[in-house]
Amino acid sequence: MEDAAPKKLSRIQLANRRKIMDAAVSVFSKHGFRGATLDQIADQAGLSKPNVLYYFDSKAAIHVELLNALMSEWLAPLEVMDAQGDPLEEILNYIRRKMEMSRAFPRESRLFANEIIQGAPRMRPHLESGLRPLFEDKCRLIAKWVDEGRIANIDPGHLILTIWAVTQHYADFEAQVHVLMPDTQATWVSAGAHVDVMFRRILDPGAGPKIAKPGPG
Amino acid sequence: MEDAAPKKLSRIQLANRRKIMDAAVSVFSKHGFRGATLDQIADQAGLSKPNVLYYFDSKAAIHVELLNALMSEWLAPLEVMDAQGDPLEEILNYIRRKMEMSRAFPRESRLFANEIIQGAPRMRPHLESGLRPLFEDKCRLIAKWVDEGRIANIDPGHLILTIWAVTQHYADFEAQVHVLMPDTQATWVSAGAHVDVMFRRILDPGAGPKIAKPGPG
DNA sequence: TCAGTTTTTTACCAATTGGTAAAGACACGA
DNA sequence: TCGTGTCTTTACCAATTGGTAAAAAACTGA
Repeated sequence: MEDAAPKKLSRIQLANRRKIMDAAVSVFSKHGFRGATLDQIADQAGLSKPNVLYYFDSKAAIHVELLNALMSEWLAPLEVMDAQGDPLEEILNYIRRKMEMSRAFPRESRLFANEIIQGAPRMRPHLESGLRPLFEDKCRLIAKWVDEGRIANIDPGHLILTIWAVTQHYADFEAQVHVLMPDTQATWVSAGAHVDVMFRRILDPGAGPKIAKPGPG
Repeated sequence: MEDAAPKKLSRIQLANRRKIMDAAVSVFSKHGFRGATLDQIADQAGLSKPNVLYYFDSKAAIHVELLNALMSEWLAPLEVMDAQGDPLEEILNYIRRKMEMSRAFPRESRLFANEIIQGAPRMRPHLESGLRPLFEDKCRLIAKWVDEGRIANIDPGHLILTIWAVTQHYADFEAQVHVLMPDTQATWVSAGAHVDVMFRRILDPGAGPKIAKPGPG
C-alpha cells in the first residue's frame, strides 16, 4: 500500500521490525523526537544500532512509520460513531472507547501528544489529510443531532476537542495525575464514571439552550 | 529566598538572565528537555554558549529555575478560588483565568506539558510539595460546596483535572487545533463561550444527583 | 586615571549523536 | 556440500553536544 515494491517480509524481518517499533514507541513517547536517540531505541529493542538501521533508513523514518501505523488505530474510535445510532449513546460510547484507549495505550497517546505539542512538524500532513476530514464529517453529524434537538445545543468542534482533551489527559499527564491520585487503578474507574456523568449533563437535551442559538447563516 | 548568598543582581545580570530564561521557554517548550540544546538557547537569547553558562551552571539548572519561577504563577489562578464567593462563579472564574493563561502564555503551558508528559523527572518534587496540597485543599472546598448542594454532585478531583485538561488543551495542542479551526482568534473566543456553557451544565445544581451520591464513610 | 571586578569571547574537550562500510555469520534450497 | 542471499557485527566517521580554561574586553568606583 505504501511501497512501490511491496515485497513480502520474512519472519525475521517482521519480528525485528516489530521489536524496533515497540521500542521506538517507548523512547519517542518518553523524550520526543529530538530527545530520543537511536542508541536508546536499539538498546530497548535488543538490537545493535546498525542492525536497527538495516531495517529502517533513519531515525526519522522510524518516527514517521510509527505515526503512520498508529494514526488509523487512533482515529478508529471516532470513525465508528454512527449517524444511525442514538446520539447520546453514540457520543458516550465514543468517549468510553477513547478512555479505554488512553488506559490501554498511554505510550501511544504520549507519542502523539509529544509530536503535536512540539508543533507536529512530521505529522501536519497527516492531520490535514487524515484527521481533518474525519473531524469535519463528525462535526456535521453532531451539528445535525443538535439541530434535530436530540442532544443539547453545543459547538460540535469544541465538543470533540473537549472529549480529546479530557480522555487523553489521563494518559498524557499520567505522571501528574498519579501524584494527585496515587491509586492508579481506582483513578481509571472513577475517571470513567466521571466523564460519563459529565458528558451526560453536557449533552442531555433537557439542558436546553442555555445560550441563544445563533441564527442560520 | 532561594540562595544562601542572596547578593543582589546587577542590571546586566538581570537583563541577561531574563533573555536566557525567555529563550529557554521557547526552546524547552518546543523540544522538551532532552531535545533542547544550549546552542539553541544561546542563539535565541543572542548570547554565546559560554556566556549563557556564565549565568547558569548547566542546561539542567536553567530548566529547573524556569520551572521554579513559573510554578507559582501557574498555580495562582487556582489559589484565588475563594470559599467565601458564590461556588459556581468561583469555579467559572477560575476556568476563565485558566483559559486566559493558556491564550496569553501557550509556551509556558507547553513547557509544563512537555515535562509532565515525559514523566516529570525534574518536577516531581514540586508536584508533591507545591501542587498536591493546593489540589487537596481545593478538592475539599469543592466537596463542601457539593455537600451543601450549592453545585451539582461531582467528583472534585476529576473536576479539577477536567478543567486543566480542557483549558490547557487549547495551548498545548495548538498545532492540531489550528489545523481543525484555522481562525485562531475566533477559536479562542468560541472556546471561551464553549467552556462556560459546558461547565455551567456540569455544575448547575439543578442537574441534580444523576448518580447516587456515595454515603458518608 | 587606574586597579579591581564583572562580563564576554576564543579556543578547546571528551562524550554522544546519526549514520556508513564492509566483513562475517547465518539460513536454506539444490 | 555448496553457493547465494539475508541478517548481524565490528570498526569507523563527521557533526553536535554539554561544558571548561583562560585570555580579552568592558565596566566600576575612587
